[in-house]
Amino acid sequence: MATHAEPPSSPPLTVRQEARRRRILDASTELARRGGFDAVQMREVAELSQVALGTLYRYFPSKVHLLVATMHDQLQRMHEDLHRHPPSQPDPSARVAGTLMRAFRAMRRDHHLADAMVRALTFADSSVSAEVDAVSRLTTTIILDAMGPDSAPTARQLSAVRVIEHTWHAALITWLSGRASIAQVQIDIETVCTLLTTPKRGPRSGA
Amino acid sequence: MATHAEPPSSPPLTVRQEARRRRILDASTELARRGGFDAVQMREVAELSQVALGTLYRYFPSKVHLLVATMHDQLQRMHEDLHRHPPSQPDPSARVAGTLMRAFRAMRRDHHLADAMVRALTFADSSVSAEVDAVSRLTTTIILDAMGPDSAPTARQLSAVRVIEHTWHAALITWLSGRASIAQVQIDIETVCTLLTTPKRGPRSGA
DNA sequence: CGCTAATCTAGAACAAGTTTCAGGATTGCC
DNA sequence: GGCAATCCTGAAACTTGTTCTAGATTAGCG
Repeated sequence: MATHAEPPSSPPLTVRQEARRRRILDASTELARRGGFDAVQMREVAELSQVALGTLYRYFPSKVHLLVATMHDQLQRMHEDLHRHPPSQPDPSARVAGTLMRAFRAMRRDHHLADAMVRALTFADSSVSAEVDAVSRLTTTIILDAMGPDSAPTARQLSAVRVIEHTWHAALITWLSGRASIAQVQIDIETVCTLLTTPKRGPRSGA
Repeated sequence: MATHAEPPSSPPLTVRQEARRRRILDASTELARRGGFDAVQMREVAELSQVALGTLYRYFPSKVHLLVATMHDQLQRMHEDLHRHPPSQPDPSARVAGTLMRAFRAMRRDHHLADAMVRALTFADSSVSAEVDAVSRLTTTIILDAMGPDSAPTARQLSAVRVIEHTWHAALITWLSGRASIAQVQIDIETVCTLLTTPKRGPRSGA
C-alpha cells in the first residue's frame, strides 16, 4: 500500500503529474496558512497551483480530500522532524505528552493551517475514509514512536493510544473554536496520557 | 442564563415565535433523520416548518447554528429520560460508561440524525461557540449526574470528564464515518472511563 | 512521424448556503 | 382604533463547492 492515496488512478504518476500534485498541496497549504478552512477556495487553489479546476478535482475529488491530504503531508514533515529530534523525557507517557505538545506548538504557530486541516479531518464523511485512515495510521505511528521501541505495547496501551488520538483531535477543535485555552489543552493531553501508565483494572488484558 | 441561546435578540419570545422556533427544530430533526447532514437543506427546513427563508436565518444564523441547537434539543430529551430511568450500575465509572452507551444506542437507532448533529458540532467555528458551549455544558451535566451525587468531583475527575467528552465526540465521528465498529466505540468509551477511578498520580489534588 | 487514449484547459452551468430587499402582517403602546 | 417599530414573507441575487462539455495537449507505441 502506498503511503498516500494515489490521486487519479492506479498507475504511477509521471514527473509532471507528481509536480502538479505537489503544486496543489503547496497552494492548499499556503492558502490555509493565510485564512484557514474558508480561505482554501477551490478556484483559488487551482489558480495558485496553475492547474485547471477540473484537474484539481481529478487529483482531489473534494475540498475535504484535499485538506486531509494536506494534513497527511504536514504530518509526514513532522514525523521526519521527530526522527531528527526525538523527545527526551524518561517516561513513555511523558514522551507522548511532550510529542503532542510539540505538535500543538506547531499548530499554534500556524493556527489557520491547523484550522483548515483539523476541521476537514473531523468533517470528513465516509467518502474520505481511506484518506482519513491514512492520517490516523500516521498519527498512531507517531505516538507509538514516542512511546519508544522498548517493549511491544500491551492491548491496554493500544486502546489508550486510540483514546489519546480522540482526545488530541477533540481538544484541538475546542481550542481552534476558542472554547478552550492553551493551558486547558495541555491539561487534557496530560490527563489522557496517564492512561498509558495506569494499572490495569477493568480489562482482562494485563501485561 | 437561559438554557438555550435566544434566537433573535434578548426579549422573551412570543407564543407564536416560540411555536415557530419549535417547528423549525422539528423540521430540522425530521430532515436530519431522513438523510443526515446533507439532507438538512435550509430551503427545505424553511418550507417544512412553514417559515420564510429569511426568518429561518433570523432564528438560526447558519445551518451549523441550527443543527447545534437541534442537538441541544435532543440532549435535553435524553437528559429527562435519564432522570426517569437513571443508570443502575454500582460503580460511578460504570454508570458513566453505561450512560454513554445508552446514548450511543439512541444514535444507532437514528444514525442519520446523529450524523447531522455531531458533524455540525465538530465543524462549528468560533461564531457558534456560545451554542456549542451550551451543548458541552449539558453533556458535562449528564456525565456528572451519572457519576452520582455522592461526593463533589475531584479536580482530577473534572479533568477526566473533559477527556471523556472529547473521546465521546471523536469516537462518534469515527463510527459515523465508518472507520470504527460499534464494538470499537464501546471499548474506547470503557477505556476512557477508567480515568474516573484511577489513583491520582501526576496532579496534586487527591480526594 | 502519425495514431489513439488519456489527460489537461477554459469556461459555462448547477447546487446549496447565505444575503438582501421591498412590501405586507403583527405587536406593543397610547 | 391608530401609529411606529418590529417581524415575517417571497423572491431574487450572490458565493463557493462541484459537475459537465468541447477542444487542446500529452504520453505511449508502432
